[in-house]
Amino acid sequence: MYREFKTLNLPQIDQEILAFWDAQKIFDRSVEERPVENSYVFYEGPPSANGMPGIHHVMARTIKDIFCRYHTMAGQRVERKGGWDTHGLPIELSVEKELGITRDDIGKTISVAEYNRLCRETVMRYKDRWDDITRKMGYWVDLQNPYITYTNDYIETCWWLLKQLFDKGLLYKGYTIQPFSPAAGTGLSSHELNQPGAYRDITDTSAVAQFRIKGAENEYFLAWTTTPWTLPSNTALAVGKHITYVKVRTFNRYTQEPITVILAKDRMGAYFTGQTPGLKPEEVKAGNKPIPYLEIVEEMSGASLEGMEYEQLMPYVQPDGPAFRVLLGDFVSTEDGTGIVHIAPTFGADDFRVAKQYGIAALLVKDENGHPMPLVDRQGRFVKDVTDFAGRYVKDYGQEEERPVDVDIVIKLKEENKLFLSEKYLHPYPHCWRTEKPVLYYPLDSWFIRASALKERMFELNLTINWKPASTGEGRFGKWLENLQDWNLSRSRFWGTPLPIWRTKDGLQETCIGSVALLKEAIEKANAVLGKTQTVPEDLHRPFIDDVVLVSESGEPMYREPDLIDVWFDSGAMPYAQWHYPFENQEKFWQNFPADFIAEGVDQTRGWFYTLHAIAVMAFDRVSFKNVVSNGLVLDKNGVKMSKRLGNAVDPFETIAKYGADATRWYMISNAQPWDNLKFDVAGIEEVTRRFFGTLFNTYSFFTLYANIDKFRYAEADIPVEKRPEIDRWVLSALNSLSEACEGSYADYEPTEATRKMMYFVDEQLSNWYVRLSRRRFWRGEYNEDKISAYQTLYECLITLAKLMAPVSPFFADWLYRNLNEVTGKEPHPSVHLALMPAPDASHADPGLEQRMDYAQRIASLVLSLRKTRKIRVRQPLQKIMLPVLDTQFVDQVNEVKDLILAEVNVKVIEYVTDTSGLLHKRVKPNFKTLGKRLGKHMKAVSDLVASWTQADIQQLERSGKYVFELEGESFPATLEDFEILTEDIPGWQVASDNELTVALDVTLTPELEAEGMARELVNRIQNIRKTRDFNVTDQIAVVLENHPEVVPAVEWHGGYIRQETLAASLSLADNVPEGDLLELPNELQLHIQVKLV
RNA sequence: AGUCUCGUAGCUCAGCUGGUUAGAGCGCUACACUGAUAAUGUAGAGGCCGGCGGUUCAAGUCCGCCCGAGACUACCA
Repeated sequence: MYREFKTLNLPQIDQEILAFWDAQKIFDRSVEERPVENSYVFYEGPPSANGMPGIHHVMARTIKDIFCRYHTMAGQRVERKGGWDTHGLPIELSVEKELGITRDDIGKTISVAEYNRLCRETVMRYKDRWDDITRKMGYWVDLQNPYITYTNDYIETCWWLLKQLFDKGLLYKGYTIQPFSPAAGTGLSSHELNQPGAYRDITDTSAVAQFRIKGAENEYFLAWTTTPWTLPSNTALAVGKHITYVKVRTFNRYTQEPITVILAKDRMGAYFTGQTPGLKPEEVKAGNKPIPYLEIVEEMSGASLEGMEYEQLMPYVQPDGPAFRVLLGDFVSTEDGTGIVHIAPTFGADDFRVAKQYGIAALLVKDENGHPMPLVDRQGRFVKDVTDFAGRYVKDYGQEEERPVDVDIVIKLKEENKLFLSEKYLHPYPHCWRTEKPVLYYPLDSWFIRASALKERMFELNLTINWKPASTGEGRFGKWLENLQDWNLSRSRFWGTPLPIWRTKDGLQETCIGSVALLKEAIEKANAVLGKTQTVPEDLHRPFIDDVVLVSESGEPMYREPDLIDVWFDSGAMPYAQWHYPFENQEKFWQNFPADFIAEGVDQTRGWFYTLHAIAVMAFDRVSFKNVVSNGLVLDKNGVKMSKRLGNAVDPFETIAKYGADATRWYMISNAQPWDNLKFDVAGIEEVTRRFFGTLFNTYSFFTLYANIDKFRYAEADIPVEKRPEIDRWVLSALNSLSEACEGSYADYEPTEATRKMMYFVDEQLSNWYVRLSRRRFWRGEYNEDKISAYQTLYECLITLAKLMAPVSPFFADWLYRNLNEVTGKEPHPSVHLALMPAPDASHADPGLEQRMDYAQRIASLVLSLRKTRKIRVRQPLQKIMLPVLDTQFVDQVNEVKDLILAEVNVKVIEYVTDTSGLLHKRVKPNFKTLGKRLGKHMKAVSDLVASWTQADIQQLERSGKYVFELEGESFPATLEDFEILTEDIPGWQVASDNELTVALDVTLTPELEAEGMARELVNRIQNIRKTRDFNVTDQIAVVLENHPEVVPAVEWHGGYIRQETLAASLSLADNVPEGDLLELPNELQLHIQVKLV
């Protein structure tokens, strides 16, 4: 017996199947039963178990799961080693938050060892929840042997990779400008800067300063800044190569002194009103915003300004090298400011870069230890060398002062005739999310990977990667690679992979340690030379690794560079480190490199996708993945990003518990392409449940209801397809087309297409056509070949669907598969996930059949529509329909499906109309596609002409099969191909049409037809009674019907039919039916009827 | 600010290389069906295809600009 169920309960199916998978170790088997030689490599991007899983994780993991399952079913071995991302700032921050400490406390109120111990504990905090969601959503990944980034083995591989890069000269220490929070005394990561609310609008005092040109009288460059406090650190000005500059004579608005200034021509309008010959100094006032000018003296290109020198604006500190020159910078624009950019290499990333490129010095002083430092200290205060402002904070850090230092700087410039203009300026400025104080961009020492050296190669290799969607690979990722900057590896943090570089105090000698063995060797050497007793720490993390002192070639002690490496390096190292390559598993590694497939959110484009790619290219000159799917975000149903703060985050546990994993997965995949953002709405899950799973479940229930009665166990040999009825062959053909299409979609990483095709098949083809038309074959008559054919056919549809849908909805698919296979034992596999995808069977494909069934569906639909408009119920038989013949095969095609159509629409005969004598009213349209190319601009005239043709013209065209357009002296011959001729109407008939198909319905009712209609009504009513009385499908009955002239012909002529349909042993008419039910029949006829079991 | 995606019916989405009545499902309304029935069928209402301009005989589709949403990147002075 097939299992029968009253209602569909997806969550219960989840439970049942999960228990089955566990008990039978189906996941393990699905891997082990596939040959090692034919493997499909998948890399799991490690999540951090430090946060709770969200619904977006279900999305991302569904995509991963689909293709892994698909390739398993395609016969490949798909190992999926899980992993955990365990290092990094978010973990540190959550520990700090819980302890109520800041970074400064670490090493003071809490030891680094203790702090890291807490990080290690915290990092797996939600592991249970993750394991739980992984299981419940049906994501198959190996969580028994995951890689964990904090283990010594993992760190060792990272070290080995760093050593590879180090040996290739790709690691260097540099000085860069990074976000820095003076209030918190720490550098900030871009992650922190991107916290919500980090950028806030603040009002700054902006200044346009005058930089006096060397060797000229009263000539100045104008440069704008929103940070006047950086002006004492100015050492250069940048102009745009292709920008046009002008030299303008005017007066200083504050001092009224005559000046000549240089600025971008495009920016004139922002500062000047118009030329005023004979302008007097007193006409230029401080209150004027744009001011008049005397004349434009000269025009020049930015390129011609390159190399010009100017006098230092605020000479507190002298540069140690060339400075105060004009440079070319590609970042210079004329959107605001003056088109000349003030460069302070210590406080701007662009500034730093362009200054370095030109060999321009930065302004630095020595700190108490003799180390160079910028003119602002780490607390955000001017150093003593900036005498006028020494000790003043450069931004608002809560200090009490009369005026911000920016204002005092502006005043000083004004007094010295160095200020052209000062204004308040409102702009977004980043703030430290913890202290809420402004961030400074500050020079810090960092280690870098010279990624830019390999960017062409990375770009080239990227072209070989199949990106889904392609635009992310070409656009976002490609562009990123084109403009690649060096990778800042350093993190001044505690919980992470330590940088394995040791240096002498003077920094002249350094070594990179690429393995624990090398470390041991180096330690032994150092112990010998330095007389120490160090050993390799048991834990490679800080602080233990910091204690290790090595020795240089020349015998000097070397100390570890205190930085950690960027956690993204950890994740990018995962292909190697998950196997502890090259220290172990060499063969395993090479079998699993590169990945065939990875998938993550599109936000990982410059995260994990990049680090994987970069490390593989730099260390191996290879790609690390061949196919990548980057999915979009999961938004709430209003398109708003989900967040805890807004309370619109969807709890995946609740969702899955309520709707089941399959409906959730199916909804997410079918609703939108994975790379489009998904507006997550549970109403969509309900719809999928009803429309797809519900329909399929109903189909299964229908099958089991009758298969159990008939004891169909698929024991009979397959009935050859060519011996099966038309409708069976049709659905098998459609099923075969579906298999092919789904396989193509899966292979092409297009899961949405696959699901939509399956939905169409289940709803439109299987349920609403095949089953609807075949119903009687299941419940009527003998267990004969036709019936067996129906069972075999429906069975094949169901089991094939189970396979096709298995990657997306693994639970329901397995449930369906097992319910079927349990009885028939046709398949050797206990689970659908161990089965192979159905091989497309060309012998099932029959395009001609699919076309004529399409005709049948559309003709039936048209007839039903006609009945509807004439209010003639379907039970009332009608005599005939007429079909205008479309082409030579049309009659043959329709005849093949004639019986289906007639049965479906309850009509006796089909007549074909082929004459062109005028019975049919036709319409003609030009074929724009074929004619447009030839006619070009005449197309419109032709369109008008054709529209004006009469029926006679159309007949003429049909008879001759050609037409010649004469247009402006040119002849354009056209054939029938160049026209679309449609039957529009058959005068005197009820006509409906759908594209090329036209149907006419004869609505004449004869007494015979009416009697037959009445007979069917009676059958229907009696069936209802049977049903309400809960009679068995096989119970015989006796029927007595109240006599009435309207029912007499029905009973007389069709009594046998009525009895047969209703299993009535007797049917009689009586003038009085005392204990009967009251029947409501057409024409408001009410009669009594008595139905009894016999 | 830059780069990239997206914008089609009330909602979620199709619309292939440009071709002339712009589609589906859901929702809504009405009717029908009642041996799959908390299903199903038929019909109806509902669209300046985000806006403007361009290319073309022809634009939802190609190009440019703008507006709106989102992501990523970013101290543009």
